[in-house]
Amino acid sequence: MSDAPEPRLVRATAEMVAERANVSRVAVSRAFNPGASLRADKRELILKIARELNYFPDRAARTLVSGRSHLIGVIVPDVCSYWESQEIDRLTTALQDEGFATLLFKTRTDYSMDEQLLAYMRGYNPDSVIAFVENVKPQTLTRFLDRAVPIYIDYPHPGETPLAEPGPVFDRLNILQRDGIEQAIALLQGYGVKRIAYLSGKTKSRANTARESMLCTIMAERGLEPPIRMVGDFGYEEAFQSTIDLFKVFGGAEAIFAANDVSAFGALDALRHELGLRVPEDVSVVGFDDIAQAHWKSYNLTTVKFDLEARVRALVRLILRRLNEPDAPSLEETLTTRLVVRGTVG
Amino acid sequence: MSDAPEPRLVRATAEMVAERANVSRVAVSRAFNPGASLRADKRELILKIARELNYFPDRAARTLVSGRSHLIGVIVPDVCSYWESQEIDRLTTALQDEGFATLLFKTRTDYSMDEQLLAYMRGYNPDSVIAFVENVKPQTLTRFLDRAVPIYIDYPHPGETPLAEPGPVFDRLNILQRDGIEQAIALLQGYGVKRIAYLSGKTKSRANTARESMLCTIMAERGLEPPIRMVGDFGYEEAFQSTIDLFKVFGGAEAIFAANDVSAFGALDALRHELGLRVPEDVSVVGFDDIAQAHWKSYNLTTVKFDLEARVRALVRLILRRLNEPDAPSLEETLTTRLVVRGTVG
DNA sequence: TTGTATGCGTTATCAC
DNA sequence: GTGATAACGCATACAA
Repeated sequence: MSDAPEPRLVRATAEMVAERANVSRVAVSRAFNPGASLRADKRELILKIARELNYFPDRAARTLVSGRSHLIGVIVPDVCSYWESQEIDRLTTALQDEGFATLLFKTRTDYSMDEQLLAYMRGYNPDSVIAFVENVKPQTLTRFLDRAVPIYIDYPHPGETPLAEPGPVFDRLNILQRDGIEQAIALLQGYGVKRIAYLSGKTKSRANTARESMLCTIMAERGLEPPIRMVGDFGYEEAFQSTIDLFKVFGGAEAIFAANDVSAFGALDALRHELGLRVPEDVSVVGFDDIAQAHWKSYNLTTVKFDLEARVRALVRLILRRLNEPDAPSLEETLTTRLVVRGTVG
Repeated sequence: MSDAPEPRLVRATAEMVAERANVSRVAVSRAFNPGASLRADKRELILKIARELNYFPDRAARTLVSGRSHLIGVIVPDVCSYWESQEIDRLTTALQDEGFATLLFKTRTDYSMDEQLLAYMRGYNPDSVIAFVENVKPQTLTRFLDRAVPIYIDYPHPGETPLAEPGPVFDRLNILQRDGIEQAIALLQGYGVKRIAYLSGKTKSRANTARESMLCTIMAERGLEPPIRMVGDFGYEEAFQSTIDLFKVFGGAEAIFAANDVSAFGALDALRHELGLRVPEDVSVVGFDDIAQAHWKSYNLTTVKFDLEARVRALVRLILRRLNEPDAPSLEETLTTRLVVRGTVG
């Protein structure tokens, strides 16, 4: 019986596996590359010995020679923002299943995608980069990426000129916001609501501007006055204060359409706990995103939903297609939105 | 004027920089390694040319030869769990400032830290690994890591034998839960509360068992009956249901001590919206973590706080110390907790 | 199907 | 302080 601490495992190399299996180093390499041709029994033997020796091909060496890092860069301004954390969660799982890992980078909170960060990130050789920060120009990304093609999340608005053509190639995930927003407005109209306020997100964010302009378009189409504009930044606190201002200073509204769910929560809490108003009897509230808290009993929020799983699948599809055809022209995927009706409109 | 799309940047290598600067390849390498000796003006020239050529040392090559990947593996069961997303957020920022990047891995939701994941992760050569999954044995981690030394988050309980000595070296972040829990119980007692329920987290989680046993110890010390045990899993839904059961089937309680804030929210919503009880007039509620939502008006939760910033600093300190002395014996950092008093006890 | 030779871009080791 | 040379661990082209 030995009570000496088990020694740290030495790093097994392909060479050591080859020796034990009586094959060449190259055979080991092939055993780990499903595409390579190798006799089945030989591959099996090699993999068995590899397991025994706790051998796993070194990604760094592999990256160096193949130009593929199997790293997907994900740039976010705020991981704890619930919507983003959900997306990161699902995305990481999906990528892991495909043999990739998520490499996380944080931008400063002022949403400035500084060049220092990009240069820094680039050193890791990500195979692809997804920027959740929706107001960074894809050109900026492209400048710093040599192999990788960035994925840009856009909210196209019919009539607007599409961004940045011609120019460097980048792939695109289009989110069509019309359906969900239109359904929400129709529902509000169905309950006789006329005076609607838009609780804004960060003003420079493309998600926000796209959301607002689509809202205005649809309200005009349906014969409504333009929405009252409330300042906001996608956060709870600002929404809370802004809602109080709306009712104490600016005459209130019959409904608040928030730029995201978290803002909607802030508005709800201000209405109920600070202004003594009832939701939905006195004021209706609609959110955007359908994050998990939206169905908690305290909120039970009616909200415009992105299908997260579909979104992640689309992202993964874009990544895989681009990896297969590095020189293909711009790829696109398109998703829609829809309204989830709960208890804050009525 | 040329309207041809700007060509994709070619990848600059150290060699190209060296050529332009009339120095050797090695000098370029030295220019990027602050420790290396190089004439100041020479270094400056090299860095200037590097910027012009958009050159940045390739991490893969660097990793291969230096054995340092500048990648920190972070393993989580659930990114969207709010506490964890906050920690990932802060940690990523802190690591970025030190020249590291966060490599994210997800375990399956059953908390099983399967060997497949570890082998997979190991291939990326992380310089360090932080496992937030608190019930994975550090030995398991160590088995798959050759260079990296894992960091294990523990909740030591006086009287318990410390885990896993002797054995492979791993570093440790100790969270002392006593202070915060004791303050919470004292506060409840101050309001005359006697019948207390513990809303459990995932039963196998070390965070949960440590929390529960500490709670029992302190309640016994202070002359209270052992807490009523409610099933839970750190989640909202389960807490909601469990609270209803407590009052409809098991006779209720004067206070609920939840294993984390999200459970506490579930309990609060059940009490107020399903059972028609008032908080804190009829029932008091205490949480654990102090996540951002805890001070939202709908909840305004009294909760036991971890200092997140301190925790992240401690983790980064552990990582840097270990990197400086790879063969040092086990390192430790210790943190405490305290009660944040808001509106759910009284 | 298999093995040999070569190269990926960098840092470490040694000279000078 | 500086430069030549040798690794680092693997995948690929090519020849067998």
